[in-house]
Amino acid sequence: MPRTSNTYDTFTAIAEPKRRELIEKLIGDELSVSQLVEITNWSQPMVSKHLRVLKEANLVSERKDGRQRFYRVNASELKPIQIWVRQFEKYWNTQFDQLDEYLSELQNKGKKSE
Amino acid sequence: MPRTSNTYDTFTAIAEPKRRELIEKLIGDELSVSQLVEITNWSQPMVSKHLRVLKEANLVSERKDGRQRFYRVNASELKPIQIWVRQFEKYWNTQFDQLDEYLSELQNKGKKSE
DNA sequence: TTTACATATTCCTATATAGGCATATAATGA
DNA sequence: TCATTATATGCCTATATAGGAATATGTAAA
Repeated sequence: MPRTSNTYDTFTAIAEPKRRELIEKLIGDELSVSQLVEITNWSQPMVSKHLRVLKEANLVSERKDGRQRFYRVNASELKPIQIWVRQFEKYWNTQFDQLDEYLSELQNKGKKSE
Repeated sequence: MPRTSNTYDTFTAIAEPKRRELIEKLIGDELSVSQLVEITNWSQPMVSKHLRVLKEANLVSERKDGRQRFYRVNASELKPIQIWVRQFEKYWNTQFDQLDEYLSELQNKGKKSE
């Protein structure tokens, strides 16, 4: 984002849908760049660039083997997100919140794209 | 982000630290814009603009009362984030991950800013 | 030492957007 | 009606960054 931080934190890193997709592909697996290229059907530089951002945020780790590089998720780096969100858990079943959801549901009927 | 989505989704909305801060201030409370201005010490337009983004993402709701507008969090809108993160829970206490954390800790010693 | 393969990086452009400042809108009170 | 208060919006600029194309780097094989 403009005029703000210069380096990728966890929240920013996972804000990009393609990066979340990459992370999902890497759940429980260790995959090479070319495997990810094949799975995602994106260009190789695109995969590499997003992996780099994830690496900067320490969300993935790299293992070199010959000319290949294998990536895997550092799942625990997602803890801060869960901890942050957890603060709100106790509020999301209150009547206030329910009413709220209901109202916004009405207002946004058929508006959401994905 | 450039060349991507045009509208704020939940992940993008909370990627901005100031917006997370606003959300935190609103935990369990309903606050007016001017109250938030006082608490945060930001400019009034800045508060309003961030609130607008949060509202677009349906993360906050507005209640008008006279010339004041009171905002509060729609906590349940954070559920998708928790659901997404939860996928990784089972991996973040594995030996793999521990080792990983340890290694990256070494590499990033004293590097993180906040 | 060439050649081929795997991956990263650089250069470019378009665009989103945070922040500052000024101003508009809206509601209340005199 | 006019002033005041509360909030939102518009305009502007600087900057981050996603994506594409081309190229560099690094490694293995011939």
